[in-house]
Amino acid sequence: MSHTQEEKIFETYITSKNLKHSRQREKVLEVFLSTDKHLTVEDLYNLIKKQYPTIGFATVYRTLRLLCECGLSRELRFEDGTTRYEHLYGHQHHDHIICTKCGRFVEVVVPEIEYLQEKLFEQHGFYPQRHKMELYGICKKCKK
Amino acid sequence: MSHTQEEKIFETYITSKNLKHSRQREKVLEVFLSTDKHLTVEDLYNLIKKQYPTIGFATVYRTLRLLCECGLSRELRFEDGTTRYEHLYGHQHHDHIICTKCGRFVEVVVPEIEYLQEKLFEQHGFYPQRHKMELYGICKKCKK
DNA sequence: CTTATATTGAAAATGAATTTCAATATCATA
DNA sequence: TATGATATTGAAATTCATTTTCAATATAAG
Repeated sequence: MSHTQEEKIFETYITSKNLKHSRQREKVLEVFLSTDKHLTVEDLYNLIKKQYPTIGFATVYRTLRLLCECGLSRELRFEDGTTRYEHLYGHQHHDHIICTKCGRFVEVVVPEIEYLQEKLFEQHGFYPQRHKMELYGICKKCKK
Repeated sequence: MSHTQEEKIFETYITSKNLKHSRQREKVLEVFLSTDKHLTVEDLYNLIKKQYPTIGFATVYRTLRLLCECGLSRELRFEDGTTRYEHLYGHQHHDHIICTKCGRFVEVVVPEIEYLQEKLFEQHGFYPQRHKMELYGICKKCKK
């Protein structure tokens, strides 16, 4: 799968901020996009190292921050305290059902809930920005 | 306001685990219940210090863990990375609308959403445990 | 090619949370 | 109420994720 769209978005963001293109940033984006899991920084760092052994931890952190800023990534803080990243481009907004035993997750969207959330914002006089919904339970496999 | 109910729950939990009652634990619970804000451990530590200057940081952490275990407190991990605690006893389950500017929050319950969440668990074959919904926006005051 | 400036990786620093440890408090029971 | 087993305490040390610092290097514009 090619990621030219995402690369373009990143590139544009970099340029708009008077930052510079670099081989490392390119690689971080490439590897980040190549998986569909929710990665911790360490997960991503280890994956990138296989292809780019000299990459530094700090660079991965710094690049992920940029990816969040330009809307290609979202930071997720889970109940267990871990922070994970998922890519956003081409994904519509969604929430998560997460297995508390094995960590498996499903992405879900329920327009009805989205609508009720909008109404809630309105009722309480809030200008809506974003929201988060996480359902924790035990998945079919782990229940057995 | 007296907190005899909560004290009883805590006491019962302590005893059931073969732990011991202590002046410090009593104080942590008392001060924790005396506010309705979402407190960080540091907030709570500073409040308790006024009444019990020798209290240790670790004791507050340890006691908060116990309070979560026995269901009197809930740990909330917010988007900005802070971890806060709210008391649960006498509060029904609820979600939050949070102002991203001033931090003000409103507790909300929408039975319709709760119902849809239950259905989601079911549809995906999950045994439901708990869930979290946080709506982030800008409140009326901050919008002006 | 030159120059100004951003980026890099390593190491140090930070900050929240947890653990260690010796002194002390609690509590069951003798 | 005295004893002794065991849990708790506060301070300090430790851990772990994340951020910052810094000197060397890479980038990109002129």
